[in-house]
Amino acid sequence: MKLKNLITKRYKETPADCVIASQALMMRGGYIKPVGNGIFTLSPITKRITAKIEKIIREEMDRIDGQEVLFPVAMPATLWRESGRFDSIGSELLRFKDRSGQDMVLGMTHEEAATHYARDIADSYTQYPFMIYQIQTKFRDEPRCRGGLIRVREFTMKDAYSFHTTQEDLERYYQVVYEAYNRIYARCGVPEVIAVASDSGMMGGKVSHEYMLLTPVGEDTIVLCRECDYRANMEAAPCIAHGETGEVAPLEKVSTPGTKTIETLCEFLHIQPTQTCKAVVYQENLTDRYVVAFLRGDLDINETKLRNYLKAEIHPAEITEDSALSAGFIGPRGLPESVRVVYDESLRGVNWVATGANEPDAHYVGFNIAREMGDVEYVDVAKAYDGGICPVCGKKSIYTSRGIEVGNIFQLGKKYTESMNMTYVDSDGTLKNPIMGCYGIGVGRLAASVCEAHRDDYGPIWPMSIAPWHVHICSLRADNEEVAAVSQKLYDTLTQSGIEVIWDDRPVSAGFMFSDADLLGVPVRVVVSPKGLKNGTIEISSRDKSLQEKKPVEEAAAFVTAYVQEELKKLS
RNA sequence: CGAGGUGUAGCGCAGUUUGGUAGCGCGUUUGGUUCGGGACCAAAAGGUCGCAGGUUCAAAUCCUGUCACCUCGACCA
Repeated sequence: MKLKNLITKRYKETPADCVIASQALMMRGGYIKPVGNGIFTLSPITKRITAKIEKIIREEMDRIDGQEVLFPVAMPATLWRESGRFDSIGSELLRFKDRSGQDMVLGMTHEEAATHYARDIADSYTQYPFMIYQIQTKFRDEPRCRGGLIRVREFTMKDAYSFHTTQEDLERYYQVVYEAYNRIYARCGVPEVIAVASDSGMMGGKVSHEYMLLTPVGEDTIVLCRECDYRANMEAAPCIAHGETGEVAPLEKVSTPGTKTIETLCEFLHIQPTQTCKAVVYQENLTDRYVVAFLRGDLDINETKLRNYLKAEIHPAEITEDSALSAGFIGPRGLPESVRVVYDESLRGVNWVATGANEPDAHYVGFNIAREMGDVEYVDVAKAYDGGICPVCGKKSIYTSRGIEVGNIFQLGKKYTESMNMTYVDSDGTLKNPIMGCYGIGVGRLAASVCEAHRDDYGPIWPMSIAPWHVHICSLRADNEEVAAVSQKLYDTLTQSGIEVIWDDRPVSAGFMFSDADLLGVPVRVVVSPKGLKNGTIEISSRDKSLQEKKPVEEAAAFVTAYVQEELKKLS
């Protein structure tokens, strides 16, 4: 199409509120328009980009046997009460009442809807496994939006849900999705996106990964190891531990349900996050239970005292303010009503669980320290830091980076199928709850992240696979008859070859035209000008400057077509 | 939720201290001259100064309240 017909506008000046480069470029280029806090209209340019991202996602989801569905955006609260999340989730979940006074919610994720749909259908083990997915609007009433499309309240998301009869099958499929995700990011032109172990937070479940685009403007801190492939979200890597002797207890799992960030933990313990605190782990005599205590670094306490404070089950009556404080059980919420310290076999780690007086639900404040079973050990616990010890390989090779989360995958387990009573008849005739996995990708955030990763001072540099157009024709002096004729022919030829072309034939100065082209970020630029035509040539360059050629007029179309197809092939 | 900041034309801003005609640049419209990195000249359109109340002869400006937005935290698939 002609650029003059494109109903967007480009701006020389950056809006005052912009905080990161991609946001500034997307505002200046007319990609997005804010409507409210964290709510945006996507322009035709952005819609073309996200449509291509969605197409890639669809192809990859279909390739791993996903079946596309469409869940409702607005749902009755009854559905969310079944899973318990109507009450357990905070105000990110937008609740409202319909005309008859019934509680409703806007979908922020669709485990309930997926389970609701599947539970009446998949009643035999023969129907498993299967995966259903959708690409749809989500609404989360985020307390703080940021960075244009990076963090918003309303957004488009691909969310997928798989159902399995065994944990092994879930783990097998989890790996399949893991690889599909890597293909999706590679095809969108950001192969640098990496998967990191993450905290599963409110989703429940045990194993999860986040796909991170490493960039200084990211919202998450990622912990990585130079020596091995250990990498995790800081939230899931609170227990980078080293013993007083310098020995390290390997951390085989770094994620656990209800894990809190080290900051939260430290806040709970009244210590500074940078201050080392001491965790003491021991096995009770003749039992298989392990006990862990987190101690403030300035506390001096011996094991006998500790055993008095901590028993596998501590009853409220046994807790005095002194003992709780010493043991780190007392926090902003006051004395807990009960504290249980448990060794979780499946995690090979230790959790302690406190139920607070002011908390309606169990309040998890522990984290696991995976370690060899056996002797009493003392380990220091600190926030992961540059130069710290890697919990996997044990070398002092930890470094951190910031990252934008562009996707995530979870092994959910039976949280939803149990609470929502989804069952199937197994081969032995018994009734069982299926095991779930869920997998998300934020489409708009991915588009913005690609912009953040691939740009220069003048605009985005869109990868060919998701670029709004493949080729941008700049007709300098379109009032020149020959320029007009050659441009028209080139446009027609390319378009007929299936190339998507944006054609700028406006009577504006060259600089103005090039600046607009830079902001549109189309990967191939073709300049038709009187100067070039005098020599019988057309200029062809790539947005990233790796290609800069002059081609005879009659060869230009074929050259451009071949180049575009070559680039598309690289990203297919 | 805590701390700080900002609301004046589509965008960027000045004007508020010390109350007195609503301003500038970009953009937009029209005409003309230009033409390879955001050209120039001339003319024009566009504003309940976030909203409400108050003080005053007079409020963008002072007072009170309120709303919205932004930044940093807290929080968060």
